[in-house]
Amino acid sequence: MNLYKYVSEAINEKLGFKANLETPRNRSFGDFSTNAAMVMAKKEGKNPRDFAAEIMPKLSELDFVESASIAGPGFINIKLRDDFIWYAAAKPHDMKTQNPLIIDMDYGSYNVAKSLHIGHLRTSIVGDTLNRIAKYIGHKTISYNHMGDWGRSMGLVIAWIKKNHPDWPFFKDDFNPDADYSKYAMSPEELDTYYPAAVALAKTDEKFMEEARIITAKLQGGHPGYNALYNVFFPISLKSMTETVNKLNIMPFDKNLGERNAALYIEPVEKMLREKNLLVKSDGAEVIIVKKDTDNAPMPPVMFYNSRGAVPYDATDIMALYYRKITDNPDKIIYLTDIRQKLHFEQLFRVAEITGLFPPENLEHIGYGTINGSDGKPFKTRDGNAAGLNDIIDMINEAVKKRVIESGKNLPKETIDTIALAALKFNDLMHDLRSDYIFDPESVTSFEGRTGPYILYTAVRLNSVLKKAGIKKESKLCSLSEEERNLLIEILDFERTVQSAFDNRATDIIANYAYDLCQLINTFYHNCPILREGINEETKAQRLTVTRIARDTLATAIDLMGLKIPEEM
RNA sequence: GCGCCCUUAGCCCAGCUGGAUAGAGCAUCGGAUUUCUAAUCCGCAGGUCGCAGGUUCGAAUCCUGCAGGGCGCGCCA
Repeated sequence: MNLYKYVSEAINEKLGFKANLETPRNRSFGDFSTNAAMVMAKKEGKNPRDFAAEIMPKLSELDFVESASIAGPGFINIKLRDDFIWYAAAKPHDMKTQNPLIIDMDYGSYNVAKSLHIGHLRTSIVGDTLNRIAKYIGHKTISYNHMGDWGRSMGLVIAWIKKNHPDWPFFKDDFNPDADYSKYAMSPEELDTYYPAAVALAKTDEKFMEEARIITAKLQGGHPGYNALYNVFFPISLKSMTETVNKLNIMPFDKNLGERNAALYIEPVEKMLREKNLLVKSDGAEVIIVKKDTDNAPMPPVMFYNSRGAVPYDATDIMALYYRKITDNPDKIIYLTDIRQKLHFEQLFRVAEITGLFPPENLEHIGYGTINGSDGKPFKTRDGNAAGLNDIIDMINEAVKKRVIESGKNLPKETIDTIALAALKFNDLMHDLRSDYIFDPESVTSFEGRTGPYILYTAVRLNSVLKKAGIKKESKLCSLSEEERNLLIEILDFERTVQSAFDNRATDIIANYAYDLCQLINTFYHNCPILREGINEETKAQRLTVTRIARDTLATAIDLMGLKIPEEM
């Protein structure tokens, strides 16, 4: 049950006007409070405390209210009945929306022939969690790994291979497109080295850079040799991406379709733009003007063809919109990328509007902040390179392993992997995704306090108690201790929290909720023993029921974050 | 130059409904375990919420200005 919503609606109905319901920071004031008296008294020119005294008896009549009282300048504090809390908490969570939407979710955005680095962490983890939340609420989502598989980086990789293997058939005039070229496949590790090497060379060698530009345009234009070579290394890269997705325990993408797929729709999109007279020649390129008279910020045009005839990402993103329109026809498209792409999406959404593809309210860009090192600059490894995702995962695995050995425990490898992943993912999810945050390897691998392992540990302990206790019938209410009461009320805030996380597109809301919930659980666990000697059967049964309810809610939250609960830890 | 974002405890962050005494974690100090799993719990200490005005019964939260930091502004994605 969404307790807040339930209480709020009941109070509004009773009073006949909309009261603002709050949860007081200080629990001793009550379970809820409302400033309705202060707001209404002002409107009607009355004294707030007098007005509060007038409406308070009405609130006391509500069947879930234990007591109501007036405090401070005119707050009305409400305490709920224990039996109501008990009854409400026993119901399983159910928050399927009445209006399910089709939502395209664009996150991940991995690049072909470029291994994943720390920059892909947030888009993957946060995107996956937002996707899970949307599904949990009942929306139909279609997740896209919109791959960087058709731009300049492809031209650079091919140019690099050409430079090192000029004798390969892909570069010959008499290239035979029907032959089998699988023997040219390279290892994923080797493929990973091409792009950085090519970029380094292009920085100093303008001729090489120009060749890469030309190759990019030719690749896009259908050059048989370049396309055959592309088809040699693309599957290698896709396989690596899939392995990383599995390693991160994020749901498989519904569609691994990127720029290349979008570019298949160049003809209808170009036709649409020309019919509307939107393509304008400018410095040898063709662009779409999206500036409005009301703009007071810089608003450059959107590039459709660059001066070499290649389609940059501005264009492929328009085509991707077209593809999604004619296939999914979604109610909403949510893009999750680095915040530095904000302007690009503003431009893209303007094109969507003037072409009539999608109205602006159906398009949404969530820009996430940068993961920085302790120096405040983007996180790098000790050798000064951008940290690879696999390296980071390995580093945390090592720390967990060390920790396990120190504590004298003996845990299987899968459990260590699970704990390490929780440390990494929770650390990412708990931060406001729109802000930069500092990635401190020390604190990510410390496992105490506000961490993923703490969350898992709490769940493992609950499971352990429930397992030892065996299957018990659900109990009746005797009387709630303060610990149980606080815990159950937090559990009754779960649905509101999930809804808020979705509405605000904010994973930290669910992560911080999970942490708060764990704190209450651990306090309960510590102060309310169950299987110890001297606990009477009724108390034991009640505490077991609380434990079971808490475990179910926590397990759901853990699942929404894409974490797994180990058997033991 | 133009535009957007950020500034809360020694460190790292919550505070996404404008409410009552601003909260966690880490680090420091002290206490609780032959564990229903101590990766836990309890406590001490730590703050002019960047600065200055304004709106309001009430401001960390809204508005204005200033300072410091970050980011963006056509042929990379």
